Amino acid sequence: MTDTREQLLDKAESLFAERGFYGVSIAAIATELGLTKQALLHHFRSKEKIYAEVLRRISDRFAALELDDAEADPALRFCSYLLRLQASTSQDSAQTALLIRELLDNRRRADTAGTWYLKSFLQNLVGMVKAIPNWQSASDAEALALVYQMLGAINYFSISQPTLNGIFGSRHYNALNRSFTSQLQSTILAAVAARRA
Amino acid sequence: MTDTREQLLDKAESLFAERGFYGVSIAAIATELGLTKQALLHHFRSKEKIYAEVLRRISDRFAALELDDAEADPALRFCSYLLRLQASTSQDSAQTALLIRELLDNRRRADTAGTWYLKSFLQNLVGMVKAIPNWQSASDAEALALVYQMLGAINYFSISQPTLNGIFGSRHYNALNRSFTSQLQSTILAAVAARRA
DNA sequence: AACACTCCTTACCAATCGGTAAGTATGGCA
DNA sequence: TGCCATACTTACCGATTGGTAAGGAGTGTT
Repeated sequence: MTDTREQLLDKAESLFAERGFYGVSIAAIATELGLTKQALLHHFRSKEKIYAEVLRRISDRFAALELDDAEADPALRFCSYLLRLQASTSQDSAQTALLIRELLDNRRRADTAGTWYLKSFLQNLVGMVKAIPNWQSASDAEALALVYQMLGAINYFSISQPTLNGIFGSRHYNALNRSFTSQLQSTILAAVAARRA
Repeated sequence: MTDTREQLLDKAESLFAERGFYGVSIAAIATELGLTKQALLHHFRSKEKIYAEVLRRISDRFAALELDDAEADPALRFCSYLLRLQASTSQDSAQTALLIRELLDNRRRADTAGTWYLKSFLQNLVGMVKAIPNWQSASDAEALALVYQMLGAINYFSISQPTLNGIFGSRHYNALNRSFTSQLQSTILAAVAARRA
């Protein structure tokens, strides 16, 4: 059954996100589904292979986030895309956590296979920025700097959720969470508009 | 010699930042300094203890970042503080990496001891925002949302350095790095000014 | 009936994990 | 000289790590 395979990947994804690659044993993944680790090694040759497969699934999922063609204004289209990214990011926080772990780890792994999707994703966003009238004179580096700041704002907040909850309590965190999206919209539009053509 | 102790902490900090808590063995830390792991266990009772000590040192270092009293305008003071944070963050990327790992891990560890410093740090920044005229009507949550977006922009970029270098090459990365600070300044000032009083 | 394939098991492996116990070498102090 | 820390060592511990080998149960296929 390919069902077991998918279950293993789902469980592996959530555990890798929660504890990191070294914090999870293949036995832990398998036993949580009532299997032995050899069942896992039957489906995937090694721990590295299953991790790579988890990453590949996420890459695919990421690439599926399409832009909003209904929006004609390039600035609003950029903003709309980021807000939808923020929505999906806060919804699937495990995925975000895993990607940031990968960002932290791949300097050692020197694994470009895990980041190939990132380049086109970023280039896509840079293209959206440079479609905005007052950004047409910007260099790729300048546009990418803006893009990366917005991505950082979104992703950093996502992985901080449990910590902020612990620090301020759920009441204050919920208030923060409500404010975050509208403030993000304001920040994006202001940062985009700030550039002189 | 207390020198050895400090050397152990330095090495532990860089290794924990690079590989994470579970990715580093106490033997690995010690042998990199030409010692045995029992030398390490002589100075620190356990692996957890040395990790806690590493975190404590970083907290102290963080708290030492003072605000710029020379700057009278509250908005510029906020901006100046964040730009200096960005400078020190990009300088000591290992420290940033370790803090973000902690952000990812402490949901499981449920360790408030490691994040106590963060609360006063954030409150301090919220205070700086609310000192800005058109932000005086803002709630704590709204101010914190802005603060957190800027922190995210800074920290996310810091940990992405090796990945971005791998994706775009050092030439393009250096151009990005040069653009980042000025764009950050622009983003901060624009986001601050965007709010209507 | 024989074979092959998928799925999963028990049994086992060397290596490594964090940590304990006991001892040694050095140096200051009485 | 004797004594006691400090700083470190070798030797060992049980548990766990990722991974291999071999086999069993079930399901077709021929």
